[in-house]
Amino acid sequence: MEKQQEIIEGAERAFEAEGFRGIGVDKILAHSGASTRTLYKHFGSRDGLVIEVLKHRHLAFMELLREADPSDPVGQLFEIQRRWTDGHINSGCMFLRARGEYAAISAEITAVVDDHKRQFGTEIGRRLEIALGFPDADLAMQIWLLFEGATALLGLRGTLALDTGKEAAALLIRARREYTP
Amino acid sequence: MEKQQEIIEGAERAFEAEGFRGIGVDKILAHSGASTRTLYKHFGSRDGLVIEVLKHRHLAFMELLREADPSDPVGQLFEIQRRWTDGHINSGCMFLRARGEYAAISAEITAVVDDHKRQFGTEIGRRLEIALGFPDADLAMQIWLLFEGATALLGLRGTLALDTGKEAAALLIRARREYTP
DNA sequence: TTTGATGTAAAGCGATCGTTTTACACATCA
DNA sequence: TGATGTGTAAAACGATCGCTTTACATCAAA
Repeated sequence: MEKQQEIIEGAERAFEAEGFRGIGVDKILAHSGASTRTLYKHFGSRDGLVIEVLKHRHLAFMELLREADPSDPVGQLFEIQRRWTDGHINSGCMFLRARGEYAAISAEITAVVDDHKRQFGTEIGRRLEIALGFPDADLAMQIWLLFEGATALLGLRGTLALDTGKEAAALLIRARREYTP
Repeated sequence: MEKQQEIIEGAERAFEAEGFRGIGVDKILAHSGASTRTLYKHFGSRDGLVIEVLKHRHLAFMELLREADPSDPVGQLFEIQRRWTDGHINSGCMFLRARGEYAAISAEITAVVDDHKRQFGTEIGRRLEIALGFPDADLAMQIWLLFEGATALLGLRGTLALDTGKEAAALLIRARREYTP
C-alpha cells in the first residue's frame, strides 16, 4: 500500500527531469528503489503508471486549490504555482507535456489531461466570478492564458513569470470592474 | 541539396505528431521517403537532425515576423500564429517541447531553444515599443505570457485561445497608454 | 567516358526497450 | 505452523532503438 505511492512520486520526479518517453522503467524505478515486478503488479504497464502519476498530480493540485486563502481567489492561482515550484523542476505543465508525447499513441492519457484542464478552466471561471461579483468567460480565458504562459516560461524566466502573470490578471480584473460597474 | 530539406520538413511533421523521443528514425524518415544512410550523411546523428529541425523552424518563424503587416505590431504576433496553425498539428510550442524532452541529455538542444526564446522575447519588446512609443519591459513580459499561453492551449481550445490573447494584449496596451501619457 | 556526388535498399551491429518469469525473503495473521 | 500478501533480485523474452555497413542506381560535370 505504501510502495505504490513511492513509485508514483518517484516516477513524477523522473518524468519532470527526463520527460515521459525519454526514460525507461529501470530509471523510473531507481527514483523509488522498487523492482520492476512491483511496478507491473500495481500498474499493469508503463502507461498505467503514467496515468496514475497524472491522476495523482491532478488530485494534489486540486487539494492545493482547496487549501488556498479564499481572499484574492485569482491571485492565489499564481501563488499556488509559486509554492509548487519549490522542490520541483520547472519544465512546463506536466499535463500538456504528457499530452504532446502521448497524443499519437494513447487516447486514455489524452483524456486524463483534457479532464484536468477542463476542471482547471472551470475553477478559474469560478474564482473570477467570486472576485468580480459576476461571471465573465472571456476574462476567465484571458487569465487562463496568463497562467499557462507563466507555467510555460517558468523554466526560462523563473518566478518573474509568476509575478508578471499575477500582476496582469489583477490589472485586467481592475479594468473590467471600472468599465462595467 | 534537396533531400536535406525534405528530411527536415518531414521530421518536423513527425515530431509535431508524435513528440521528439517517442518516434524512431525509421518513422521519421517515412515522412520524407529518405533512407537512413542519407540521414546520417547529412546530419551525423538523430540529435543532429533535431537541432536542424529547430533551427529551421526558428528561421521560418523569424521570416514570418519580418513579412507581417507593420501596423498593429503586437496583434500581428497572434495573427502569425493563427496562420501557422493551418496545416499544422497544434501540440504546443515545439521549442518548449524539445526543451522538456531533451533537457536531461542535450545541452545543445536546450541552448538552441533558449536562443530562440530570447530572440522572441526581444522581438516582443521591440514591437511593443513601436505600438506604445516607449519601452515597457513589464508589459512586454505580460504579452509574452499571453502568447505562450495561447500557444499552449491551442490544441485544447483552438483558435479561440489566439482571439483571447490578442484581445487581452490590446486591452493591456490601451490601459497602459491611458494611465501614462 | 570516366569520375564523383547523391541517392536507395537492406542486412546487421550492440544496446536498450517494455514485459514476463523464476526464485526467494520477510512480514502478518488465522 | 502454515498460508497469504508484499516485496526484491536477476535473468531472459522478443521487439525496437540509433547507427553502420555493403552493394548498387542515377546523373551531371570533367
